[in-house]
Amino acid sequence: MAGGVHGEWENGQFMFHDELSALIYQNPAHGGAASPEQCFSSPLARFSPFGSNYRVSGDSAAFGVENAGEADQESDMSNSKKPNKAKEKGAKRQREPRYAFVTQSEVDHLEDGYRWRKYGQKAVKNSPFPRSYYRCTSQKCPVKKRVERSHQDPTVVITTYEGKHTHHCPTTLRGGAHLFAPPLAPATTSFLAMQQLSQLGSTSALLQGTSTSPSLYLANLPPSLQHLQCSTDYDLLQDLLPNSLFHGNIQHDM
DNA sequence: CGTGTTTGACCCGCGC
DNA sequence: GCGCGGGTCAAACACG
Repeated sequence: MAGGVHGEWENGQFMFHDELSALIYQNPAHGGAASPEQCFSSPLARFSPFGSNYRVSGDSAAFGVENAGEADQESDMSNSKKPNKAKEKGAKRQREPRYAFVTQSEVDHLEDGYRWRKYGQKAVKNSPFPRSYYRCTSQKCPVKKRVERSHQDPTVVITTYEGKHTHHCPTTLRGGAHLFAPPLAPATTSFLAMQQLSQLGSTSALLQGTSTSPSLYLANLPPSLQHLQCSTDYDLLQDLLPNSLFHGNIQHDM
């Protein structure tokens, strides 16, 4: 099944079966740990958008991308569930690449700058926590996300995004989230995000990797950076990270 | 009244 | 073919 996590533990590391582009971060404002060590036993997850494996060192974090490499247009996502049965014979339902985010938070549904409408909730097998299904409320935006709580670590929320937003972050937000005020193009958003990253100082934003296999660690991000989830594609990650960061190993003091 | 949530039913893919 | 589980629909409901 298209379960949540594709991978398996191997010699103390979680080996993902699929390609991955993922951010891992925690949200102190919602009860996140003060240090990465508090977030996961070993929070440094290596992510390799171009590679085939995704590893999380340690024994508590295991999350990745699903169905990557099978990217498809959102063609039938909006009308995939018509009452009239299967459409084309043999036409498999194809999905957008999915990007999993791991957040240590007490709240399930985290603000990310977009507006979401919940359209379903299901019990998860082998987990006491249900999985919620959200859809972007913007018209013609195919993005969906699933939110579930890790049964291994109930303090951890797994948010899986599917698809790309076809619009900018809305300006009006629920719940008084800490977000950038004006409507932002993705590039601008990313730039401002990076500005905030660079201003973090004592908080940590650890970026590692090479030009061919970058790794990104984000920890202790303020709530205002939750919208980093707006940029989940590798292109946007590149956009997000200045060349100086993207092509070298830069580590903000943790 | 508009928007969002809840929830049971239904659809679909997959493994046996 | 059947059952299971994930994913979605849509009516009812809640709320500002």
